Amino acid sequence: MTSRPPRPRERGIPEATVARLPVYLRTLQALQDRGTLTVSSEDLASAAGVNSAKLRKDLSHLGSYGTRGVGYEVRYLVYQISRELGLTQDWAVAIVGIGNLGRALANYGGFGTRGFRIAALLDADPAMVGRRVASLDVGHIDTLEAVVRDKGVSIGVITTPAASAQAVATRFVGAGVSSILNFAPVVLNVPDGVDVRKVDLSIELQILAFHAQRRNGDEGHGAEPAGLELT
Amino acid sequence: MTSRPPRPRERGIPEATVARLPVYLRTLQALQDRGTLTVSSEDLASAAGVNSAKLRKDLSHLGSYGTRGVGYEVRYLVYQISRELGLTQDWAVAIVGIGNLGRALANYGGFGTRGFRIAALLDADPAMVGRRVASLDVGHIDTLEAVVRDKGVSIGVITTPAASAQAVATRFVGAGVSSILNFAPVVLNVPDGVDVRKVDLSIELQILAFHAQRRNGDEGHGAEPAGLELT
DNA sequence: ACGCGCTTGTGAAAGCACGCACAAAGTGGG
DNA sequence: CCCACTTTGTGCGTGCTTTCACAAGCGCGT
Repeated sequence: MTSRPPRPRERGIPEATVARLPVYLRTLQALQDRGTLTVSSEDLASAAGVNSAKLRKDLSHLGSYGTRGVGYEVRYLVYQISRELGLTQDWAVAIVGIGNLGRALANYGGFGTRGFRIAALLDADPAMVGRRVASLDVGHIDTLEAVVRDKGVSIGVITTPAASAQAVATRFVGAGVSSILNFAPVVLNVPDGVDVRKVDLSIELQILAFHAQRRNGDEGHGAEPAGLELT
Repeated sequence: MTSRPPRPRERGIPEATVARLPVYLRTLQALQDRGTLTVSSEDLASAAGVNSAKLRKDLSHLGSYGTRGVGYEVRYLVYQISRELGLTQDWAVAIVGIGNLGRALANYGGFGTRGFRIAALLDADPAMVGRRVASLDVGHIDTLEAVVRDKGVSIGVITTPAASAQAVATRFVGAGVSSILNFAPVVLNVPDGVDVRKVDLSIELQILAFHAQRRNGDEGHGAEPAGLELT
């Protein structure tokens, strides 16, 4: 166990790198499906939409898996990135809030692509509980703790209205879930050690609007309607 | 024009700040709904989940809208951030790909919260075209250019399968749309000047998995099954 | 009118992230 | 066997982000 001189992967991969690894992985899998055996950093970077130096530096954090003069072996790299991301094991996911978005996620095939398995769907609405969505019976939110325990849920997805999100997050944490993906438009308050990532459609649109406005010269509407100070 | 000593807002708000402004805005609106009139950077920062110094620096990029010793006037700040983000004008959004996710977005009320209006839904499937979703008739993808022109669409949302996303993006760009929100799991190739933001559920899960694995000591499953080298 | 307490706005320092450019290392042809 | 060519891995400079710490400013009570 301590006999490997090159020290494969350091503890401490930059966050920015971690965020790009899934993109590389997906790109590599597309290449693999097309039968490509090896790929240069230049080609992979261009397919993944990043700078080639950045890609090489990112990969160097996992160890030296390339061959100078040749490139990277696609198959091997897919394996290494998968392992680094923890996709070689199975992750049980529970979705709370089976509204439009929750149902869309439950039915979204791409979820299970690698290692993720939807283990439970929960909702607070009695009218929804018991219905069958994506081959699963919707359970009641009150069973959250039991479901987390029995199904070994380690990732919680919140697709409830904003008002209920914090309560659900707190219950998830209490039940031992320390990875949460939040689609509700609220800032979740969780203890240290719990990892929350948010996906917020409205925020993305607002960022787009900001840049669009800037591109359009910003003017439009004659720079604030002088007098509308709102004091 | 050169007579203002304090120079209100510089052209060039850091990207990191822009990404946080929507969060501040939402937090402020919640405070406003609760009847709060003024708020200190400390309180607002804590509600928004950021460091108070960061919040003050962010707001300082829009100008000096606070009062020392008191804090920020909620109502005024809401207005200033809205204006900066371009939410005082109306943005027409077109959604292409009316599958589970597209329908969920179309029905998602929070969309129209501020300035965003869903102007059109398009799909390639003849069986979907003509159906009524969220009070709109689904149009055929072939009418994209006409719809963009006639409805004044300036933001395109792509919720198609990965295979079709690039083609849709290209058509959006050709039709003059230069803000795209992409939910399909592919890297879009667009010319300079076009702003693409991506929302990728699968990537978020993978990032969560990475951190979860790291928390769990990484071990689990006895460090790679020795012999599964894949060379 | 004055001073005290509170809060903003911002220099300055530390930490990250990015991308260039190049040495090191491998391949293949002659 | 050697040389020319390709491609990786990385040292280094640059710019952006975050955080600290504090002076300047404002309101209130006396």
